[in-house]
Amino acid sequence: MNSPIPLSLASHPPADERELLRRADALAGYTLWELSAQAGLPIPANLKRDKGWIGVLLERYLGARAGSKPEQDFAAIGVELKTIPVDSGGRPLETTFVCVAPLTGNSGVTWETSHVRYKLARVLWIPVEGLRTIPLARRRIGAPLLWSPNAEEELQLRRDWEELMDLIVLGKVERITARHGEVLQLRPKAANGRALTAAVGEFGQQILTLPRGFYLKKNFTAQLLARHFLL
DNA sequence: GATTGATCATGG
DNA sequence: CCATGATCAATC
Repeated sequence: MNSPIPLSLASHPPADERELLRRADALAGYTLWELSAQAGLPIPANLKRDKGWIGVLLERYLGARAGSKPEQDFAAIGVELKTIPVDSGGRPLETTFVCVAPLTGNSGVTWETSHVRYKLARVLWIPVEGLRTIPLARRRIGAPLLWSPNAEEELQLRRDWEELMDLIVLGKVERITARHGEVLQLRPKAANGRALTAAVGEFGQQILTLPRGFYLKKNFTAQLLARHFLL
């Protein structure tokens, strides 16, 4: 079941989408054991303390620049990379982190210039077997999908983003739960419960609260992956 | 079993 | 602290 294309690490970013997709296609079918061996990256016993390990591993093969900049992974060609854990039916096992939510300085922000829209404008989705019943080393990489939101998806995202940002601006961030939003949700995104950041309180005063992140709900990612399989 | 809220590692 | 990469695990 392995791809006939030999594994090779990327030494530079892809020049265009076609090259990126060619690299991603070449990984489909391989196990994490095979990829980690070729990359010289030891496999952790589990992901408990290495939650981003698969993402970092795939970045090496695709030529993404590792770093902590609020940029797309392949900024030169405007593409974001997302690995997504899936079950045996290709359905997402987890929500997908998009970006940190700005909790202050939001007067006049719009969907058009939002970080969420920028990050999701073009995404290379790479499904990876994620069931914990499968040992990490034996999990396989799936077929990649280069995606942009269609009109309906962008409208869904926009509606949720505007609802959530309204609440943030109105000082109601601490009243927001993960149940808000149809396809986009706001949840804590922090190292731990003691990491606090500034936000706007109910009376317009500054408060300290947990940093939040925007996440794609599983119903949304499930649909976009399903579209891929059915077409 | 699915979901929400909490958490882990690393680098600047 | 904030950004990157996400998954864990208590609770519903």
